[in-house]
Amino acid sequence: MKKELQEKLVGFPIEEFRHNLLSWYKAEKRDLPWRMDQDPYKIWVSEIMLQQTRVDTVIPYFHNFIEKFPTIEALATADEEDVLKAWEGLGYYSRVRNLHAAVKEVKEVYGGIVPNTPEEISKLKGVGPYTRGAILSIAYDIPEPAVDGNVMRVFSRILSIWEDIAKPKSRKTFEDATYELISKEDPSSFNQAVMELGALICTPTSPSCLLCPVREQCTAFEEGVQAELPVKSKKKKPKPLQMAAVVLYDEQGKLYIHKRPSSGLLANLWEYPNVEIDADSEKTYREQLNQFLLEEYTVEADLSELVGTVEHIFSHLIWNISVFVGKINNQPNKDLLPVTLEELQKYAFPVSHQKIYRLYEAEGTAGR
DNA sequence: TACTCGTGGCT
DNA sequence: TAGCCAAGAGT
Repeated sequence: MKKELQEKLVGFPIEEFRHNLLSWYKAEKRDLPWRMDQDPYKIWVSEIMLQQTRVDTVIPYFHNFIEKFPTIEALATADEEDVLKAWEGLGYYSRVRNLHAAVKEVKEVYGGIVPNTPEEISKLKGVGPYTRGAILSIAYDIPEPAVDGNVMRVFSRILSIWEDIAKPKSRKTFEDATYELISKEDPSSFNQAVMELGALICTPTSPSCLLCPVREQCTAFEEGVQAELPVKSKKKKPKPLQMAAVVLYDEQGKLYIHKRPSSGLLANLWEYPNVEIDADSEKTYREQLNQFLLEEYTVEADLSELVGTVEHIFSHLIWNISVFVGKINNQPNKDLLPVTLEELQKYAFPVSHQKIYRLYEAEGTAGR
């Protein structure tokens, strides 16, 4: 442990902090669906869904996912297409691909029981230091730190830690702090209580210090610097990218969709044919799209005029998509799958391509 | 380490 | 409104 942290912990009222925090948590904790029991599988699923994702967003996905895949066995034997569909719209899709693979491993290697040692659980795909600690503490009552953004924010204020929480190496400081402060009697409630406090009281902007159960133990509040903490360096702006996409249809009213590669952005999701536009080219967007369709899919199509644009903002990218529709005149190659509108419902699309479909729908009702 | 990897809500 | 933010992990 770093010397600065050790010094901060000397004389810190640990017992009062724990007691006040846990009493508050027991009285005020939210009634969340993954808090109904201590099923390690359900806690695992919830922790993966909650990564970089708000509680209110996760709740309906969690209900649906557990209904469709109630057990390790059910998820392990499910089709990847169905699993991805249950994640559609949640984002960070590698989470569910890794979860699916890890659940299969738990079934095969651990007899369907989620392992309860740091070493074994860390080997599972998609389980990093936070999720490891969360499962061990919440499902198995083992006093391990589960350091997420909430924990770093809360402890940076409680202990006046001025390290940049955006830097990966500062995580260790907060893990060290947690080892010292965590309740050995109820590590599950302790870890959840710190996160709950971060979500409800010790919020990023304008924390509700007057309602805080550990205000008396908070060194940042004592010094009036709670608004200056945590220190967090800024991330860079997303880079804009010009795209063109087309919803292709044929005489039978089938649509033509493409499965994205198994790695990278939106891996394994389906999409409407699209290409990055060269803004410096002499060719129009429509001409560039036509050329791409021919070269990539051997498609000859009558493209419409522009039917609309879709903007979609990722963490690191902005897609500006010009959308066309097109009647297909020949048989495309195997990289393009013809589907009926009913079949379309089985495939998972990123939100950006759901928006593209809506433009096609609107265009259809308008004229075609 | 720094970058990739989604989405929607909030200020 | 433009940025910021949310129970992070993989590479």
